[in-house]
Amino acid sequence: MSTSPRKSRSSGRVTLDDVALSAGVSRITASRALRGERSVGADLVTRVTLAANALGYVPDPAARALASARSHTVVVLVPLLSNNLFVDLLEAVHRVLHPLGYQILIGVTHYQPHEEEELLASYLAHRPAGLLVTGFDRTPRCQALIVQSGVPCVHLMETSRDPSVHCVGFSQADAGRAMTQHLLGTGRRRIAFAAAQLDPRVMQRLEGYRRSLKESGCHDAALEWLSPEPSSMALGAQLLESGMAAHPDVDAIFFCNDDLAQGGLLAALRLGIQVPQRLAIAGFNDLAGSDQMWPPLTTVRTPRVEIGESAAAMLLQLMRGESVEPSSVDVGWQLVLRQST
Amino acid sequence: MSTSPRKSRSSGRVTLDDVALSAGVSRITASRALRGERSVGADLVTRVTLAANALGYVPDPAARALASARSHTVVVLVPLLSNNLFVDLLEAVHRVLHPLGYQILIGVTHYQPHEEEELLASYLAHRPAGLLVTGFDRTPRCQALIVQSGVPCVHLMETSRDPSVHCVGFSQADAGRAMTQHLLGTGRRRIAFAAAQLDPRVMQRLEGYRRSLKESGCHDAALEWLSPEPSSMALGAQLLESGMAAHPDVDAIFFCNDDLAQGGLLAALRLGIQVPQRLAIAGFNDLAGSDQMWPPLTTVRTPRVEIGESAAAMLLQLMRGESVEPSSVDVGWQLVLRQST
DNA sequence: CTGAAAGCGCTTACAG
DNA sequence: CTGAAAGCGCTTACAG
Repeated sequence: MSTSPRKSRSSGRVTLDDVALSAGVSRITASRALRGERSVGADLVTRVTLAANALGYVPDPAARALASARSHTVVVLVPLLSNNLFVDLLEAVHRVLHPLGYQILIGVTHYQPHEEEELLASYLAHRPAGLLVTGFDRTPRCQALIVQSGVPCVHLMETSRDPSVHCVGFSQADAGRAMTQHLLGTGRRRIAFAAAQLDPRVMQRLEGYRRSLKESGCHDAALEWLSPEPSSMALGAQLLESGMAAHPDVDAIFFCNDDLAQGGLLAALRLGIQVPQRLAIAGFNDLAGSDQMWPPLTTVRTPRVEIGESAAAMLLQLMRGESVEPSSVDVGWQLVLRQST
Repeated sequence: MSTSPRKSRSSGRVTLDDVALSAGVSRITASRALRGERSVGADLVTRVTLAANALGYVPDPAARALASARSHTVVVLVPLLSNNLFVDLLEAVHRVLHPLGYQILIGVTHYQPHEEEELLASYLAHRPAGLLVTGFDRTPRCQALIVQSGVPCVHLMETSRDPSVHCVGFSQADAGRAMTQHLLGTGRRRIAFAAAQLDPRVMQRLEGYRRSLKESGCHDAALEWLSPEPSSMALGAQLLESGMAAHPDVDAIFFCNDDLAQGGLLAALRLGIQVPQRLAIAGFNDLAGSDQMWPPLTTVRTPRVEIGESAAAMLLQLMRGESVEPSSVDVGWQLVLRQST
């Protein structure tokens, strides 16, 4: 049982031929044994596996992808890495898919449709086994790329009634509405909505806020404080400061994301504005640190771990060619009432 | 000039042959033209480029990697994505490498040596063009994998005097020492060091802290509050609370990371401990929000954007086969004195 | 259950 | 400056 390569290769790489030779089988049998195809004798499987381990064989993903026209890569497209929300999502996806031999290829779109297009085009060239993308808002060309590729795709963070798309998320609008109702329920009437980035999901939360306030006759467009800039604690502070200066009668601010809300909370502290007595402050997402604020921040807990896990599981089914029912999964959300409201 | 494929392929994919046929050149010439090899006539280059664009040709990375025995992938190994430090690093690396046609493959090690080993083994199979790893602390097997692979590698975050390794970073110990000196300089004598995770770089900061306090005769091992748990605001609060309960005379806490320090700051607020009058609080890294704290947090600004950019630039040279001088780049750090000390 | 042939889509020498 | 041949390391039908 020689362990020397059949013929000297330029690269020192251990190939399938080396394993096959060492195990005394053909290359194809070695390939099948290693991939766990059932049509191989049990004794051969162990012999091949042993040989592969002894030689330190690692299959070449490029060769594999080229020959089989598919890879074990799952592409995940998220807007940002600087929002922990998406990091949690990625970790959850990784936790499900990695043990099954999938590699996660992370693409960051920065909320830029053209960046998403470019990433998608270049990643699709890798023949990914599956695709996970954030939300539904993308260019027609992006949409077309996904559909034409034929790569199974699950959409994250939102839900849909279109049975032809697969998604795991929750109703951003409902959550936005519920938080506003909560503020109304505690007697607030001058409720501002302070938002940054203004991505589709933020706008859906705004929609929920609007609906709620219009229903109760409290809506005032002047209290929608919208900034297209990236979300940050500093921006939250700024929005609170300028907003309160222009509208001193505001008695609650619903920030579209916790980092804004945390910044707002600290700005209130700095400015000597009593929270929640004088001003209620609410956030969204229940990010790290929101429970550590003083006062602790009321917010909406969004189940991104569950989204990541469910989406990965759904993608797994699709990649196996199974049909998935239902195609849209709503994992819900949860009001977390702390002391800032 | 027909645009139909030379022969029907099972995959609908547009291949180099299609482009070559459409441009009326051989496949090799098309390949060379597209890759910008200079040995191709200018007119042919434009003809090929036009044909490629018209057909929507995207090179197959798998075929490319297999044929050339190398890819345009750069693997970056970071401990965590939940620390913004590493996100900043990744963004900077991406900003330099992406425009040059490199894909960034992110690996998250969770500070686990065996996870790093596994990631490295599987990523190395992709024949990456380059490797970026965090720090120097890894298993011998990991080390060996890197060296044997022959893939150019740059180490992030730390510096080294070993001329055979390439790295971009700064002296964590010096920075730790400088912050401690600052605290001593403002009259503090009972200075605690509160740390989490206890990764190599945290321990280097601790070392700097120790050196400084020993020199001034103020060192007290009981004031080293070390927790192996992951860093978080909640843990920072906990460390402050338990530490101050056990050692009420402590007049300064140097947290090894800003999230801990932010948590500590908020805990002090909650407990009614005056900062900085009664207790000085310092952090490390100058993470998002530290300038928004109340009082704003004194910390050490670590130039991760510069580290990412310089490391990417250095890796680029190595990937081109150029030698790099010096092999260790110290980008320094900066004391940021705010109102918490 | 096992194997010989062909091919995935490129690029690397080697010629001219 | 351009091209025909060979091959990268696998897997997919197709046979037996």
